[in-house]
Amino acid sequence: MSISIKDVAEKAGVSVATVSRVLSEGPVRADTKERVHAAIKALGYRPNLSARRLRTQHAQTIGLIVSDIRNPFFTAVGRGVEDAAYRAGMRVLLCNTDENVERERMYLRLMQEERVTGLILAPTLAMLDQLQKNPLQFPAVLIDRAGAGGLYDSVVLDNREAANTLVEHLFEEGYRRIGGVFGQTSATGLERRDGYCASMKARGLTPDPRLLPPTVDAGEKAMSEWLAGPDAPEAIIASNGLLLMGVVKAAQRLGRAIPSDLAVAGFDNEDWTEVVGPGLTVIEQPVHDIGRNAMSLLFDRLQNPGLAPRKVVLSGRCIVRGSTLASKPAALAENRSAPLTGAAAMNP
Amino acid sequence: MSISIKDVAEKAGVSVATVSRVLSEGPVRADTKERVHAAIKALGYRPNLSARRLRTQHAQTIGLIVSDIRNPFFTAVGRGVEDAAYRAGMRVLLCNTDENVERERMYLRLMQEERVTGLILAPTLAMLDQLQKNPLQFPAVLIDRAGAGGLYDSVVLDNREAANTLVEHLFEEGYRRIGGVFGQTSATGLERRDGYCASMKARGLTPDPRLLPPTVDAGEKAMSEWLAGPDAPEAIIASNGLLLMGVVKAAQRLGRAIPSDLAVAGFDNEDWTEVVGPGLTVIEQPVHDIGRNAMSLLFDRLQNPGLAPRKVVLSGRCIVRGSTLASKPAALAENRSAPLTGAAAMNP
DNA sequence: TTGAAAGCGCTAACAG
DNA sequence: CTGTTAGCGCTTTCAA
Repeated sequence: MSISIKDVAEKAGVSVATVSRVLSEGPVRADTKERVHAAIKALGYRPNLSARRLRTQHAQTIGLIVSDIRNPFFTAVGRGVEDAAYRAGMRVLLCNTDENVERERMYLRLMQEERVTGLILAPTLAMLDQLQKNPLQFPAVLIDRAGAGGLYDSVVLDNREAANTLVEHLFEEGYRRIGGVFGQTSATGLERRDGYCASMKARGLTPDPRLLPPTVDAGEKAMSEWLAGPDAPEAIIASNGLLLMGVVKAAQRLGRAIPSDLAVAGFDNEDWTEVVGPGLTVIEQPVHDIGRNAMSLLFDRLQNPGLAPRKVVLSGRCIVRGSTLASKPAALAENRSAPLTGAAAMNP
Repeated sequence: MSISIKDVAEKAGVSVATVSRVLSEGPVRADTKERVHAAIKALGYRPNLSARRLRTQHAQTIGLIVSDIRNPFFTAVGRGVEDAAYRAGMRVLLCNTDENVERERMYLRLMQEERVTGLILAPTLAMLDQLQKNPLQFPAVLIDRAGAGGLYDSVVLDNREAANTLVEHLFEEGYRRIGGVFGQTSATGLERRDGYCASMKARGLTPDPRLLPPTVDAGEKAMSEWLAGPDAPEAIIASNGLLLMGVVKAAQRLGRAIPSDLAVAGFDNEDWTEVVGPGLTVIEQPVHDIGRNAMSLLFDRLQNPGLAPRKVVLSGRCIVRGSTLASKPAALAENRSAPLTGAAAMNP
């Protein structure tokens, strides 16, 4: 049993109501306030949030459910959400589903039981479907993976356009047999695949997309087999940081040089993409904006529940590095201070 | 106002106590139970956790405070903690302090207010000090950074020994001017520095340690200046993954080849350390064991609060890769399927 | 400016 | 097996 407001009231010789008023900065005479503060300090009192939430019916809590916290994209978004939440006096309940629908369902139930004020969610494909059929009981904003669904507010990247940018770039560099590996558990993966396929066809090329579990291992395994086979591509697009890492590992394992044997481009401008080999060409997402936008959509809805669902579509930025520059002088590489030197520097 | 146990009771034609018993799998007649379940389903009832926690005085919550969730070490530990917690029917409150003592203090206060069952904590140096003076009100296990303190249970790496292993390895490879960059905000950083210094002196070498904020940028900046100056080392040890990344970036920026111009070794076997350049030599931490051990120490203490504090010291594993193998044939590299091919493959 | 008292949703005696 | 009831710690009328 821990120290309660009652103990403080006793010690200060006032009623619990007065202590409560002191805590909430209500109208209390200065000397009374002082006595109460003294008692609080002496006893080391801390309010019990469960009791407060029960009484006020206000959890002051934002739920954040992401698929994989190892993905720097989600750590950045999470940080943005957390900052905005704390500025508004709310706490954040962060949950990690690992792309597992069972865990996702469990966490959604938890959010319900915590009576969260609002939810920010990057759903799996399967969950996205369920969300349309069984709408959530509280305000929610979908991030990264919204699909077509118009039921919820959402903040997403223009995935089709970003995939098209990558294909276009590779095409201009002279690549034709361009393959792609895409995460199979998210709407985002599918959208990037669709954008890739459309862009390939528009250029008279044959798309060769592969849907995979979004993990390093799955990417490495699939690419190893692909590269060893007869239909090995000369360039590859990976739909997220984990698959991109898998592609690089597979290329190394099979002794394929990047970009001369295999050009590589992908999504997510993670730190390591800059230092590996000649640097990897990637689409950088406006992670900070995504988190910030998600929170403002959420707060808007909390203030005005009747609002029609809004979808915010942001654009990625293509950062060209050496991994896609086989045919041109390295000097053309943008956003890279010393592309060739950097690459050469890594060699014994 | 949401659906409560009272609504369910009404709908099912029973008392709230009976509903409560159904929820906790208490003794209830089969047909009554069925009626209650039907009512729960029909109403979409979900128990209110705040109320339950208030009543039972049992938060069923483990707090987890880490310094930086971007650090794969902490994501892995976090995952281990979460798994163990859920097996025990507890939830996890994950907080990220970003090495900021203010945030750390705030979260500690939050834990208190949430009345958490127990806490797992990777404290900053400053906090570690305070924890000795003002002991926490609830069971806590320190991970990664325990210092000397004997007040709490802890799970740590043998940091001195690990640093020594790295120095020894570099020494055997023929390096003599070995520098080191260490995180200044954690006991762990300091211990690794001490281990490094001791090991250098034992070999008659002059240690040259630099304490830095544990970030990529700080590492890159410090190393850039260091490498450009007259006292540039021929080998460098980085005390964590972020500083290691900074070192690699600085080397690239200045056109220093790894390992011929600069040998590099560090801590944390992150995915990217395997694919960058010739591969980086690192100390791999038993991340899974750390999380698991922390949770069992915590559960032990919950069952038996009188226990004397225990300290579990685990050993790291040295994974040798090309970044420290200047003088020997690459074939000697362990744990690497195709070291030279892999490295060569990255070059245009 | 302060206190008394009701009640948020739930569990756990206790009684039947 | 089931219902009645008290009370967890807090906020918030309503009176004084």
